[in-house]
Amino acid sequence: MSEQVSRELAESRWRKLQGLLRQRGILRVEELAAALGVSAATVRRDLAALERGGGLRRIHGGAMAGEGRDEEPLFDDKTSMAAPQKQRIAEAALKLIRPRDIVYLDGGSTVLALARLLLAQTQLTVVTNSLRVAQVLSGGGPRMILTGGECRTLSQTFVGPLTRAVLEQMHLDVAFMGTIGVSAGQGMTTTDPAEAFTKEQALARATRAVLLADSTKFGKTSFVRFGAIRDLSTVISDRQMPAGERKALRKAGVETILV
Amino acid sequence: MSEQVSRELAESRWRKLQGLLRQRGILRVEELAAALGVSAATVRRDLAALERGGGLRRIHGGAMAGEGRDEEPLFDDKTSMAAPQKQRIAEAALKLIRPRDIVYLDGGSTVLALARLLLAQTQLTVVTNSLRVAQVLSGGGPRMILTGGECRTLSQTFVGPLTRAVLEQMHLDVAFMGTIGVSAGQGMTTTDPAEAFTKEQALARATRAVLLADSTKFGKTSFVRFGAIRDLSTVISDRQMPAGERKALRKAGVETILV
DNA sequence: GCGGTTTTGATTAACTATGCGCGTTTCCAA
DNA sequence: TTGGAAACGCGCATAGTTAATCAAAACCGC
Repeated sequence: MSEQVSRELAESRWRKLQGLLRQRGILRVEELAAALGVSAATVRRDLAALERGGGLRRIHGGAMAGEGRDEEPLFDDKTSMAAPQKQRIAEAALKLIRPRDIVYLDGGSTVLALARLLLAQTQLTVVTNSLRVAQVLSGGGPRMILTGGECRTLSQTFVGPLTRAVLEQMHLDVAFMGTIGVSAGQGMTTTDPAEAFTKEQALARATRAVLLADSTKFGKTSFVRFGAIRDLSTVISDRQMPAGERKALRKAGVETILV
Repeated sequence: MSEQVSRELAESRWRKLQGLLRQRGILRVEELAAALGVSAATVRRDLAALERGGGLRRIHGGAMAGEGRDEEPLFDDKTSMAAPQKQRIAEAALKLIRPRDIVYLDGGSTVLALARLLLAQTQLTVVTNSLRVAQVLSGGGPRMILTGGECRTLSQTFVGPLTRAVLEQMHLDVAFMGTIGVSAGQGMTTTDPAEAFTKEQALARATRAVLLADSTKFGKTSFVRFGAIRDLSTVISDRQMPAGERKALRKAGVETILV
C-alpha cells in the first residue's frame, strides 16, 4: 500500500453497497469488491456487519437484498445469480412500457428483475401486490402503489378480498405477470387459489397483459388456473421455448418475443 | 502565532461545521480541518462535543450528518442499540396485547421495535400501513395485513384514499401509534397531511389507542395535527417526560406508563 | 500587566480498518 | 460418495485514525 490519500469512509461504502444490492437484488462478493474498490475480505466483513443489522442476507458467493425470502425452491445461489435470461426477459419487457403508463407488477422473480429496471423511471405509476417489488421501489423512482391485503408468506405477495377491493378501483395500462406454469391447453397455473384470484383480477383490469416466463415454465401445470392464453397480449420468453407452444400462441393471436 | 484579531469563536465554528455536514452528509476529519482552518485535533474535539448534543454521528475517519431528517439509521449494530428506551417502550406495549387481538401498527421506529417483538406471536392479526413493519413480519409470526395505498418514500408508509378505503372495512382492537410531536395543547402532530389523515383513520377504527412516544416527543409540534389527547387510551413514554404533560394526560383520562 | 482559566496544536501510544496468506468449509459435478 | 474448486474465516502486518497528554497561546477579570 503506497499512498491512498483520501480513502473512502466505511459508512459511505456501506451505503453504496446497500444501494447496489437494492438495485441488482443479488451480487457476488467479487463484483462488490470491484465496484467499491476494496478487497473481497473487506466486502465480506462489511456484509457480515450489515447482515447483523438485518438489511441484507448473505449467501454463499455473495449477498442478496432484503429480508424477503425467495419463494421458489430456495434459489440456489449460482443459478439465480447468473439468471441471465430472466434479466434479458426483463429488459425486453421494459421496452413495452410507455412514459406515463400505469404498470402492474405481479410477484415472481422475473417480474422482480423488471422492477429493478424501473428504478430509473420517475414518470411511471407502478401498482403491485408484491412485497418484494415494493421493497425495491420504496426508495424512490416511480410512484408506487401497493394493493395491500393479507400477506402470503411463501410468495411474499398480498392477496384476498382486500386486494380485490383495491384492484377493482383501478385501471391498468399494462400488467406484467409471472407464473408457475403455462401451456396451450391449461393456460396459466399457480399453486394457490387466493393468488390465482388476484392474478385474474389484475388481468381483467389491464388493457395489455404481458406474461414473463422463461422457457422452463412452458408445458408445466400447477394447481390452480388463472386465465387463458387469449387473455394475454404478449409473451416474453427465451429461445428454448418449445416450438409447439409458440405455434399455439400465434394461433391465439398472442405476440411472442424471444430473447 | 500571529493570528488575526477576529479569531473565530468556537460556537460559530460549530455552526459552520454542522452546516457543512448537512450539506455534504458525510465528511472526513481532514476535510473539515482544512475547511475550518483549524487542526484535526480541534475538529475531533468539536465532533465529540456535538455528538453528545446529538446533532451528528461520528464514524471512523470523519462524521456524518445526524438524524435531522427521517430516521434511517443505516442498520448498524452500534446505532441500533442507541435507543434502549425505545426498546423498553416497545416491551411495555407488548404487555397491552391480548392473545387474539387485532393489532394496528403505525409507522415510526418505536412501533417498529414492537413489531420485532411480535414475531414470536402466532395467534395475532397485525394490520399495518408501514412497509418496514411488513418487512419484519413477512417471514412468519402473526397473520399480517397491509393496508396498501400510495407509498410515501420518506416514511416508508402507505397513505391516501386507497388506504382509507381499506381501513374503513376494519375493526381494530388496539392501535399502536407513533408521532413526531405531542403536547397537551396541540395534540399529536406529524409532517405530512396524508400521513395525518391515515393516522386519524386508524385512531377512529380502534377500540383502544396507545401512543408510543419517548420523552423527546413531548412539547414538540410538527405541521399537521392528527387527533387529540383524549382519543388515546394509553401513552407509553420514559421517565424524562415533562411533568406538566403528564398532568395534562391524567386530566384527560389517559393512562400513562413510564418505563 | 498579572495570575488563573480555557482553548488550541503537537506528539505519541493505542486502536481500528484493510489487505493478504493459509487452513477449513461449502458447493457442485462426476 | 467423493474429489476439486471456489468461497469463507482467521490471524497477522501495515497504514491510517483516535484519545491522551502536555505545552504554548489566547482570554478574562482584576
